[in-house]
This record gives sequence, C-alpha cells and structure tokens, in this order.
Amino acid sequence: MRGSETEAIETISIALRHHRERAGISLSELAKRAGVAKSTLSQLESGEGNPGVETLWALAVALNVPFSRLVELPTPHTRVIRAGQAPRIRAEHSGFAAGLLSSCPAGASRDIHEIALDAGELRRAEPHQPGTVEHLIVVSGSMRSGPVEEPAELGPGDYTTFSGAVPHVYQAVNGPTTAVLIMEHS
Amino acid sequence: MRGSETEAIETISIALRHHRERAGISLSELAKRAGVAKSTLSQLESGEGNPGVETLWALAVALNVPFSRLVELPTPHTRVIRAGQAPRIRAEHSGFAAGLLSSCPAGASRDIHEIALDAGELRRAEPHQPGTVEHLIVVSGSMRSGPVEEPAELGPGDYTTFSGAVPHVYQAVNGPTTAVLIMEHS
DNA sequence: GAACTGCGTTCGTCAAGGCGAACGATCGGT
DNA sequence: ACCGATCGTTCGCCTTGACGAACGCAGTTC
Repeated sequence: MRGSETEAIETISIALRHHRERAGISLSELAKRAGVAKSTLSQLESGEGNPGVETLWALAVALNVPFSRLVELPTPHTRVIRAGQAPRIRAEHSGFAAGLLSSCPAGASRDIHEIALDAGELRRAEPHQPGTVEHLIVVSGSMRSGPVEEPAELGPGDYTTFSGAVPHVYQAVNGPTTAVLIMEHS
Repeated sequence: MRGSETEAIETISIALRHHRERAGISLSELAKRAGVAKSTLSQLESGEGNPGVETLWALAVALNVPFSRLVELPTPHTRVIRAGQAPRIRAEHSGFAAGLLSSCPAGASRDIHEIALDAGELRRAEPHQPGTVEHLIVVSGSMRSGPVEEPAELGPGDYTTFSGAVPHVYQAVNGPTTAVLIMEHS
C-alpha cells in the first residue's frame, strides 16, 4: 500500500486529462469551477499524489462526468454469447435457470441472462442487492415485465430498464417469449 | 470544498459496509487483506474522513468489487423504449439515424440505439471515444457485427460486446435484420 | 517594447489521512 | 470461571494531500 499502487492514480491522471480536454477547458478554469487549487489539479494530472475522494468528486461534478468515469476505464474484450449457449455458471436467478457472463475480466459487475418463457408463464423475482439495475430486451413474443406494481407491456425489440432492488416480474403475454436480460449488480 | 462535501463519503460509508457484509468477512479481515489499517477502515465505515483513492482502490480489490461500486449507487427510474419509438435526440450514430436514451438522470453515460438493416446492408462505424463499450443484442434476422478485423456472426437472441474505440461494423447477413445496441461511453 | 492577461508548474505551510498500539467487548473452548 | 482469540473502536505520531502565492511562459493590446 504505502509506496507502490500506481495503478489507480495512473488511471485517474489519464482520465482527468482526457475529460478536461474533451470539455475544452483549461486546467485553471476547471480548478476554479471545482473549487480545487490549481496546484492540486496540476499534480493530479501529472500522476503524482493520492487524491482524496472529495477532491475527485468535486472535479467529476465540475466536468459533468460520473465519478466512476474518472477512476475506471472500461476495456472489454470482444465477446459473443449465443442464444441458448450462455454458460450456466450461476445456476439460479431468482428461482429459474439463467446463463451468465461477466463482461469485465475483474470485478464481475454485469450478468447476461437469457429468459425463455412458455405462453402465459409468469416468473416472479425477489429483490436483489440494492443498486442492482436490470436491462431487458425482448427478442420474440410479447412480455409483461418490470416492478410488480407497474410492469410494462413489451414486444420484440422493446427495451426497458428498472431497479432490481424491488420485486419484479417476467411474464409471457401471448405465446412463448424470449428475452435477454442484462443485470448490473453491486 | 473544505468543510462540507458529505455526499461522497456517505455513499462510500454505506457501500463499504454493504459489500463487506455481503462478502461475509470482518472489518479486521478486510483490513488485513487490503493492507489497510483497521483504524482507517473503521473510520471510513463510520462516515468519517475523506479517504484517499489508493485506500479505496485497495479495498475495492480486496472486496473483488469494481471501484465504481464503492462510490456510486445506481438508482435508475423505470423506463421503456418501444421498438421503432426511440426518441431521436441524437440524430446520427456514426452516420446513420438511431434512437437514444440516457438511463441515468445525471451523467448520461448510456445510450440505447435501435438498428434496422436491409438484407445485406453494411454499416461501418468509426471509433468513438476511448472507453466506449458496445453491447449488441440481435432481435431478428442475422447479423455480422464487431471490430472490423473480427466481426461475429449473430442470430436472434445472440449477444456480443466489444470496444467502441475501434472501427466496427454492423451487417445484415441474410434478410432484413433488427438489433438493439447499448452504448456505454466516456 | 512594455504592460497585461491567461496558462501550467513549483514552493512552503497547515490541516487531515493513514498508521500502529492499546483498549474494552464478545464469544468458545478446556 | 479462566483464558485465548477475534471483534470493532479510540488514541498519539508521522506522513501526505490540499492550499495560496509566486514563478516562468506565451500570446495580445496599446
């Protein structure tokens, strides 16, 4: 800990410069907007120092960029998941089998699930971890899905997103239905 | 800056406790694994202090959790995008029309695009911002998509993800094809 | 060419973070 | 009941981040 750990600050250094130049503002201007000393910002962009979270937070706000963008550069590998061939790493998702894929090599923050429902079939999912977000895309058939109190009617190609932290449902309305579910979870 | 700024550290305090308890390890154990003093961790979970990035980074690694999960709790609203009804906020995506939705109220880090291709139609996309990640789900037809040097063959329900930072293609192989594209960008 | 504005860097000071040690509390085992 | 282990918190010390001021540079303006 003490001494090495260049990984985090390198990332920050790069991201900081990138977003500032992208916003088209000077170092001085950003420092002024964020309420951070020019000297501090200068050092950060030079890759020196271990900035406090509040400092970074202020910079993220001033840059109008999500905090995570300053500290995490997504560098995914190209991947393909075939319909019906998703690996069964985690066997159960709220009571029914589903395939899973982590798109990030380390961290495993995203799952891809296939959902296949028979005509009229209804599946209830209990709340997941707080902060879980679900993205659903209907491939074929028609579906009623979302939070139990207000599920949405969806057809092929329709997309919906909702919080996974509340009870939610997946139901085939007319005939067999398939969909892809992307789960971001904490 | 100096004095207030409880927003960030509150989030961190909660997230830290949450993930540690979820991992089922003690405060002492986590401190040992992360190479962080128990006292430091104790204070952080109490919501005191403005932790350095390296400290948080080490904790994230020890918890096997993406850094951003410690500092950002996604709280999305439920949304639905109908096939063919995606709002045309941004008219062009690499040269062709596409619908767009930001799932996060502030930050706008994710776009949803619909892609409709005629039989055999090929669309090339120039590289986007570094750090851009694309998620593609084929709804109907068949598609060849991915980085230009190694596009993947996809059928209905197939999923692929690849970096948007390199040139990539979307091509309908046999007959008209539709797909949904989720773009995360920096 | 002198004065001026804005840029990014460097320097010295001060407050705050991170550390180890010691502490009381809570269990389990003999 | 005693002892040991582990838990999470609190206490001084030292390191380090963040600050403001001053610096050197470049491009304008008069």
